Amino acid sequence: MTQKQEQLSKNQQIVLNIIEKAKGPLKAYSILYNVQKRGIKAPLQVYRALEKLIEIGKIHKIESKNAFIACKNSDCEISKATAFSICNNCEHVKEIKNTKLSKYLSNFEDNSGMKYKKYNLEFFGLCKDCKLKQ
Amino acid sequence: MTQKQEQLSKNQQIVLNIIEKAKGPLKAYSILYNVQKRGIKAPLQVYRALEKLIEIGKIHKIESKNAFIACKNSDCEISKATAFSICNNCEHVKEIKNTKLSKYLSNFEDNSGMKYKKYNLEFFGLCKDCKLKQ
DNA sequence: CTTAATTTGTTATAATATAACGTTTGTTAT
DNA sequence: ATAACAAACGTTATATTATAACAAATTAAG
Repeated sequence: MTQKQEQLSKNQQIVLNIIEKAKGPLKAYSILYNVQKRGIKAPLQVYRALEKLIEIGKIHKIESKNAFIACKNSDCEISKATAFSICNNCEHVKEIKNTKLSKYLSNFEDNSGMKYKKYNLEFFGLCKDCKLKQ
Repeated sequence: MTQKQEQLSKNQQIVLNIIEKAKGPLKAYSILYNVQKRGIKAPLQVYRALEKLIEIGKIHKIESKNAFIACKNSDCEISKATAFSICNNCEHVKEIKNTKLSKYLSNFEDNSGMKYKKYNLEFFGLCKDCKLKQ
């Protein structure tokens, strides 16, 4: 009766819970402050959990923000193909789920003949709400 | 006889020179060490120059590496549309110049109806040389 | 069980980036 | 040319993000 399902360790689960509950991307030290009541005391404990969670595709890093967001997209298997929409005004971040886009990018080859195994795309603009408020 | 051409300040020019001479992306503090002989002493002087150079499109930031590279692509006007190919092994970074790709992404709209003003795309894989050496 | 691998806890420190302040330089309009 | 304004500078201090190193505890597999 071995549990073959991806089994998270204690710290990994704590960190994932925080990130999944959050409305937007969280920064590492903000995660740290949020989990101190649950026994995690040091940055490294958070960073190690983050590293693992990224590796198994449960979360993504928003590189332009140094922040971490839960994966909502079954298409980006193990974080190999990620795309985000980021509002420059309210900082809202949404993972883009678009089959055409992901196919296009996954199959992209440039003239160097290099075949890519992974990509990360970040779009910036104004979200609907912020556009209206302008 | 006014000089209407984009005129860089002293520090901006020093930093740009270093970045343009480099074979790959440079990190801010590595730039700092390289320009200390030219009178720039503090991180902030480098970061301010970097900020300006990014703003006017002379350089780009490789977000996944926190490093800065000279723009070689007249298509990415003022850094609004950037794409890079990054080798996971030798860390070689190349700006991708591909009209189809940039058109595709510049015109991309997802179902949120949000129209994007800017994007940054980073591809990862093995470059030709590193693929051969495997 | 025991061996190996992973995860943890902890301290210290490295690497990246910005705040705040006052001064200097450059530009524009008179 | 000079006043007024904006941009860039220099400097110190500090904030933020991330990793090194090492020993102990836990978990998975044979």
